[in-house]
Amino acid sequence: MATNIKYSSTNYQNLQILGEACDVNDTLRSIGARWKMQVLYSIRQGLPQFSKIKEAFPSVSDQVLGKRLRELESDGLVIKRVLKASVPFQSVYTVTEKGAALLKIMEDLHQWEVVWNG
Amino acid sequence: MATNIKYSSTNYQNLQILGEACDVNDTLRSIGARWKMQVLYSIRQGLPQFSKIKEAFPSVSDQVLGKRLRELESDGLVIKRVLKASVPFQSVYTVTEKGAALLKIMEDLHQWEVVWNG
DNA sequence: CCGCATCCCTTTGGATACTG
DNA sequence: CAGTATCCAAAGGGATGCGG
Repeated sequence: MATNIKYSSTNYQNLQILGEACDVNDTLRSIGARWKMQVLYSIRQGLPQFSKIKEAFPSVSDQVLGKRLRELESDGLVIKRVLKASVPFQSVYTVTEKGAALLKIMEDLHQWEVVWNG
Repeated sequence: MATNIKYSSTNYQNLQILGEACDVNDTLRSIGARWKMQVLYSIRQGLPQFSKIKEAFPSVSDQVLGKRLRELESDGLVIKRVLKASVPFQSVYTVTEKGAALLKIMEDLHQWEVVWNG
């Protein structure tokens, strides 16, 4: 898990690494895509199907939801399994360890909001 | 500090809070704006002036840098002080506690990248 | 030195309609 | 049921030029 990573004695070195890499911005822009973390969260919470997620977020369009699911899969945050190849079939998404670790950080971010933005 | 928040016995409740609030997306979109976290980071690392930040990131335009600094200020992540009212004058930015707490989460996110994306 | 105004190009994401 | 294709409107951000 990411939270088990050993830090140096101070945060300074990590900030240096952060500054050198400068790749958090790319990640932020990726996971900041509309509905993306909500979709990841809802899969985690037991809504593993396209239609179930749509129920949870009625205002997301089919197209965008499909795009987010494809992104989440190619990011390695979820795994997609097709249960039946016939019509109508069923797809089921499950959150990976990587995805769960990211959701943990999203919890931290949410707590940061609660603390600092009320 | 955000990390001192008491969690319930399981993460489930926090995920529920996260799901109910669904506001991480807004935050992600805000802090995911181009250059924004890099600028916050560089202020923290001792580049508190407009021109110094420009040196660190030559490819950012004046307009966007100015916009990011205004956003960071209105978000409460930095504080701006004008040292001289005459021409030419000098502005100095400093990171707030709120901003520092956010940078801590950015470190976690960076570590997540290192662990899961190599 | 520290920005803002304007213009314009690129990206994002919603609406509608259609398939295996 | 689970998507894809196409079109289009809105927002983001770079280039250039100007102001206190």
